[in-house]
Amino acid sequence: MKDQSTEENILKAAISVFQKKGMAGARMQEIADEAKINKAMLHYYYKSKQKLFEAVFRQAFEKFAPHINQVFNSDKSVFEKITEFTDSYISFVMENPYLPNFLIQEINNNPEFADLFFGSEIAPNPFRFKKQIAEEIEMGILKPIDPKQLLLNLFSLTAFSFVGTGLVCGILNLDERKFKSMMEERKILIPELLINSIKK
Amino acid sequence: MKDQSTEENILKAAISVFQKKGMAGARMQEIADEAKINKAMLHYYYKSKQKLFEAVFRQAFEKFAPHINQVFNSDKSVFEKITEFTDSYISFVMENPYLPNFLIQEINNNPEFADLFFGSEIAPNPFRFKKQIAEEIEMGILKPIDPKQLLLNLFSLTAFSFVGTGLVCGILNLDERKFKSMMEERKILIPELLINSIKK
DNA sequence: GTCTATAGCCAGATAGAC
DNA sequence: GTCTATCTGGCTATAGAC
Repeated sequence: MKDQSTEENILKAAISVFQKKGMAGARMQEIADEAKINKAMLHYYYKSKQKLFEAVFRQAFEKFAPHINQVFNSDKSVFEKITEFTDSYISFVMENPYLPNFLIQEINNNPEFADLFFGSEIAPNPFRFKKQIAEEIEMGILKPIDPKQLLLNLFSLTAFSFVGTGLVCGILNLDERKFKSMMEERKILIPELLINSIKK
Repeated sequence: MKDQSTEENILKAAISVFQKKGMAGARMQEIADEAKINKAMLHYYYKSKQKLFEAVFRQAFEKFAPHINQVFNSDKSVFEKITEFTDSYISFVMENPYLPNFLIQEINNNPEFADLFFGSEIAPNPFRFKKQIAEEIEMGILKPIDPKQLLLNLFSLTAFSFVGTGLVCGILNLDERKFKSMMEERKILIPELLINSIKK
């Protein structure tokens, strides 16, 4: 936790502030305060707010992509993938609650910038998953379904609660404790719901 | 479309800009340009950026709440509610694609401000819906389910695609045309999925 | 009610001492 | 590498003419 280089300290503080406030809402001074260093150091190490933001975005994208790739590229069955993704994704996001929303907002705000990442090697590629679905339909394990709709259902059910936490808790009258216990329940409920809907 | 009062023009422009950029990212100059009037007029009519934002937020909340209340307070059966909400909500959001995300972001950023709305009369109240679920379980129409999890599933499945459009289209490789046609399909798929999972 | 001009502030960025 | 002091630009807001 200590003995980190200043550069690592800055990045860590920047992650915290940018993920909560977004590019437009974040302040360099706040990042400096969080890192307990002088504001000038941010520019010494990262040149500009934009460059620092890009480092944070890259880090967030790289942390997030493996969860998707686990679904797209592992050798597990579709049922196993759904179960394991749900569990590991919800656990992951409970530890990093601002990450999905940060990615979503900044991708929406800078589509051209985001395309840089979707074009790269670390970007998730649904090709193998589509093939797997086709095979399992062929084998009579799955009903004939659209793989993209299945993925969209899976992502929606797991991610939305964390992106819209405030609205969800407001409408459903949830405090933090109830919210968390519902998320734990969802680790079971979501795979059940999805698997039942696609198994032949 | 024309002959609107300046005040209406301003609000309309402010809605457009605030919903796309959020409070932190919006610029008074951009709102003035969009309304094709002088920047000083914004302050003449709405005093400050904050006040103008609040007018936009209120408008958005009031436009959104009836969709939720339709589920919470109408006399339809649970199955009908699911079907009708999905259809009307997706149609509504295709016409107002920035609205759900705007509400979500600003509620996340100003929880205390949002509580003002969740405490008010126009705020959706899940009380009747919970009672209805209990009754339909009692009658043997529904499996024993948690009404809050059902609502969360319904909101997640319908709203997430519009909140995370950029991320979703990036991961699933969708252009605008494909995205829209998937949303049309979802008007059927979502009620099917949810109703099958809860009917006894 | 509508405009021009500008005040005043705040945030990002840099110069320069140490 | 780290700090203090300061520049610069941009944005909200207002004063005041018409």
